[in-house]
Amino acid sequence: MSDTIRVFIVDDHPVVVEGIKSLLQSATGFFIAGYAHTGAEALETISPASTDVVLADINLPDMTGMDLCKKIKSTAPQICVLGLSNFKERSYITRMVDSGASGYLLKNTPPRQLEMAIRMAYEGQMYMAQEVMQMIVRPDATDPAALPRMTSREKEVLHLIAEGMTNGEISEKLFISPLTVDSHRKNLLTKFSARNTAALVKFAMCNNLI
Amino acid sequence: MSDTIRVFIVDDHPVVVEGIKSLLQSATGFFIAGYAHTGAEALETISPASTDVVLADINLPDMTGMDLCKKIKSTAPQICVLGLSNFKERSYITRMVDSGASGYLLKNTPPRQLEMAIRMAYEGQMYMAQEVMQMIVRPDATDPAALPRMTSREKEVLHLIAEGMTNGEISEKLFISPLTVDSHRKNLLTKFSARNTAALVKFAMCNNLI
DNA sequence: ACGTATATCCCCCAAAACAGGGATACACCA
DNA sequence: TGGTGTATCCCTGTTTTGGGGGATATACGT
Repeated sequence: MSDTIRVFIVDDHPVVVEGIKSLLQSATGFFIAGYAHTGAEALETISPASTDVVLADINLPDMTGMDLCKKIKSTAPQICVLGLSNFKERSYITRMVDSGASGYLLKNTPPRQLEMAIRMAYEGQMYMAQEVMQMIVRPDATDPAALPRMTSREKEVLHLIAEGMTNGEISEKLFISPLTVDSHRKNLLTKFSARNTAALVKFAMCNNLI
Repeated sequence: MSDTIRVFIVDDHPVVVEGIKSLLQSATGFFIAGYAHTGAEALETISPASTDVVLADINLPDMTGMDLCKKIKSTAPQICVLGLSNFKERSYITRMVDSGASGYLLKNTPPRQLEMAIRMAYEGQMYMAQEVMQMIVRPDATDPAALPRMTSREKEVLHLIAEGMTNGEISEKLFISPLTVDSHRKNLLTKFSARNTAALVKFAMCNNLI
């Protein structure tokens, strides 16, 4: 915690850049390594030898934050990248993580948490705002209490359905009649108010039932 | 960061409890508020007025870590709970987050990161080990580069299929022939090597394509 | 100008799923 | 003991999907 962390800021809004700069300068342990307003500018300006953490806006004029992140990680994997955005859309977040980012910040993050997030990234760990996390874990946010409960047999059948197996194949695997499997399938469709198997699988995936 | 954080440990392995105790005692800013070996013991012993953060093992003898977490949060929502486990199974993690936990630690977490996680929880934020995060975001870890790319029309059709719509319904919605929808469907099945629609939807969900 | 990709539409036929019943056996709990 | 839930199996249909083709038009880049 005694190291000074060198931070580079990429955002096309000068206000945001200024805001973060002054925040970090008033805290201890941070050094502003530089800033850029576009992805291309960032890639030219960032010096791997004197940068620890990059704060990158998701929506840059010339490329996405994910692209920038990938490029940075490919040339300088030791640099940690934090995504920065106003939006908490699932696809943004997951794509940032896929691109190797160390976390995802909302722009209204309180100063203390911004500092924590940067320190976490520097330590090689991941930061996620609580609200962001909730969204990742449960995309469509059905009330867990409202979820119908499945019997163990139904769970088993549901898993195999999602694997792409037909009633016949499942029946062989479980040593029961295809008609029985069909009954379970119908019960599942009814329980989850799903119109067909596709909707059933989607709902189950969304709610971590598979 | 100057506050002393009062930590309560719940784990049925005395070794783990001792390990964490000595780790936190040698660091600054932590106070061991107590410990318990079972969920019931924890619920009796924890004093909401003198506990900030609870470290709870996922596999307790008498209840799951999720149940314990829910019970703690229902009586004392200001207490932050961190899940603790050897396993990084997706369902464990998501259920902990659903239960209101502030993070998920693996037992082999380095001391520094344990401290960070507790501080993060205390600040009301969330901790996730990087490896844990990767698993949450992309359950079946298909190489992103290996993912077939869809045309925009295919994406559209895929979404509607996952909503539970039939070829006929989709065709009406998109003002095209059902036969065309069927072509797109077949192309999707081929591209993703899916045996049927169920497998297609599952794969797409796993890879954040929906 | 030519190939490639996309989107569109068509055919036939088999396989699977869906809808709507009904029935039996077993366990568990009040 | 009688009800409830689960798991099992069966029937008669219709609808939808899946497998294997082929065809046309448009757009886009080389």
